[in-house]
Amino acid sequence: MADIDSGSEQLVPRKRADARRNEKALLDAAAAAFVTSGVDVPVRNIAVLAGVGVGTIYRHFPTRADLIVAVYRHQIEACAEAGPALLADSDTPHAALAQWIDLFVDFLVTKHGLAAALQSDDAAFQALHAYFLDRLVPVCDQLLDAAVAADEIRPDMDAYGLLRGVGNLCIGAGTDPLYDARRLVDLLVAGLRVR
Amino acid sequence: MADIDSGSEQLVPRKRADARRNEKALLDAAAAAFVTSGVDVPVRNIAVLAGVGVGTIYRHFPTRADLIVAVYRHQIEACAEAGPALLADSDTPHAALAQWIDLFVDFLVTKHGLAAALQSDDAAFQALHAYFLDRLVPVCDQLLDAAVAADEIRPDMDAYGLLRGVGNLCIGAGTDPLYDARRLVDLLVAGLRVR
DNA sequence: GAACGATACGGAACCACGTTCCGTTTACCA
DNA sequence: TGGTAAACGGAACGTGGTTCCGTATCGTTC
Repeated sequence: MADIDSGSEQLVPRKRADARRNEKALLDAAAAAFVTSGVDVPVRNIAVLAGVGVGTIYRHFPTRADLIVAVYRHQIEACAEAGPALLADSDTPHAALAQWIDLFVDFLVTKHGLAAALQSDDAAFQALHAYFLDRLVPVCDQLLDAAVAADEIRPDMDAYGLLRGVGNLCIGAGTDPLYDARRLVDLLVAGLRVR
Repeated sequence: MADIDSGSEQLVPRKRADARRNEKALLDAAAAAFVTSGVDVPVRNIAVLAGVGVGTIYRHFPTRADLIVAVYRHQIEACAEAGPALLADSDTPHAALAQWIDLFVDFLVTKHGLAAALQSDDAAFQALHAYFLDRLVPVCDQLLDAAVAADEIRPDMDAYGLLRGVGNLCIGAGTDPLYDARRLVDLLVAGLRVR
């Protein structure tokens, strides 16, 4: 639970005070910029907002993905941890799956441009892709397995494909009021049910 | 059916021979470049391939969307025209809808980057967006209506949302062999059914 | 508290790409 | 065959990502 290097670790040499200060400033600035301009906001804007040079951004966060992951890490962790909890609390595994996917959708649709970044094949986003998958695919897998075991859904859906599909459906959800990503995701999840 | 200005129209003054030659060269070059590098291929590459200057591209096709539409117009038209035909030939309206959506997916997944461009909110792609919607939403609407009338699907799905959803699901289908867009689209269409 | 080495900083510079603009060339017509 | 409108080419500009290195700052040691 303790973050690496946040307390008084001695194995990893402590970072300089200005470096820690700048990292914090960058995270705050990026979080704010992502809200107002989306995760595609120009690097220079974040630098100005944080009061640092662009070089400092690249030193702390070599790719845009690293910065995005750092900003949203807590929320992604929370989403991942909610999976087992929902499974324990819900009436049926399928209900838990549906609720968990709702959480995921809630997260994505409120982060302007994040869903698109998640699916981008741009090398700058590879780490983002990897982090999401590493963290969420196992959780989704667990929920799917439980629902399959309860004979609620068809057994031929993989967690990776489902998550990518849901992520894809969330693209553009924040900008186009006529596009209801949530409804489509519900339809998709409904399509999973055995009939 | 006759293209504007393709034959010997007299109302619109005939374009110069070099202009027509270059437009043809550009269409061919763009089609080839789209296949090898996706619809995001740099404008300069297309210009080199066509043996023209970049200015010539912008003169003929002011936005990238115009070029993409010009390249794929025939296929989009064919897809649109297939809708009523399928409705007439299929056993049930839902079958026709599923087959038509399959056609649409076939088209999208084979055009590297097109699905992503379709959903992009970049101004350069607005005309693309508009053309697809203008041409395909009415067709999809007709298929949906027929299926609703036959009590095969729930009545609360709009053609616009469905098409955007299907388009979204096709993003990245060409690059990631682990991602099966077709299966997800099938699931979505299955989710439409009344139960 | 001064001096020194390591660490980190800033932002100019470079590259890639979209887009514009204008001097030059070319096609068409009289 | 000359004149003119149409079209061309590509240099130039704006934007944004990324790198690099001279400079500033931190933390430690004496």
